[in-house]
Amino acid sequence: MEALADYFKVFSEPNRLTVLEALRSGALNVTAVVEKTGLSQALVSKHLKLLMIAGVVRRRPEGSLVFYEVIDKGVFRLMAQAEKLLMAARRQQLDDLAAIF
Amino acid sequence: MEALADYFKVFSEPNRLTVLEALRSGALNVTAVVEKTGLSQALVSKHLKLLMIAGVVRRRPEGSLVFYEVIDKGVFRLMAQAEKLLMAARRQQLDDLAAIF
DNA sequence: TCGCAGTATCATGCTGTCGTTATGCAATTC
DNA sequence: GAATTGCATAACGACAGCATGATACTGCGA
Repeated sequence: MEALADYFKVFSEPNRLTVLEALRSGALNVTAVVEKTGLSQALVSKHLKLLMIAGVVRRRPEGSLVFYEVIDKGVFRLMAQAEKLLMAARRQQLDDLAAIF
Repeated sequence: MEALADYFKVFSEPNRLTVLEALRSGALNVTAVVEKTGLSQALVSKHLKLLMIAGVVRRRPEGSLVFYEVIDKGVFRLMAQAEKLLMAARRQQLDDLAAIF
């Protein structure tokens, strides 16, 4: 339970999801992620490190650049499924509200 | 991105997952959840409230008791998929480690 | 109606995490 | 080898979320 919660925690941060999203279409170096997301360089570095520790992302130095890429694109399926559940939950809540009137 | 992160946050807490797990087999009242999980009553109440606000759980007062139940069991599929990804990530990390030697 | 069992909430202390700024370090270029 | 670029990390302040203990609320039975 503990480990699973920690794994979910990886995806529980908006900026981290933004970073992940930036990597959806393939590997990018840090600066590219910074430009694509608009986040500060330090912040991007930290989130990428966390994603690496979590085993979500792979680090690949290439010359003076460092590329990161998503290891298992299944994480995007996880995100999609969560989004689906989220929207269903919202719909349900609206229905509940409507049932009051 | 923000909303999705908040949704993931719901599942990023061990005790909250424990509460959810307690409800896997069906509706329970608060005290039953307390007994099943070993968590304090105040804590269970708060987590259940959060789960309700998130639209994961439904609240149903019945006499002097209050029953809670999971609205969409799809959340358990989400958890299962996350667990699968988690284990795959771990395996990958071990492989990476082994590749060093 | 009094008391009790079940549930919710409040106030508080604490810990963890986030973001920023500044700095360190490594590889490249000149 | 000095300067520059790309990335990582440290230190710090701010804030959010968790757990606890105490207390309030609610409906039911005696």
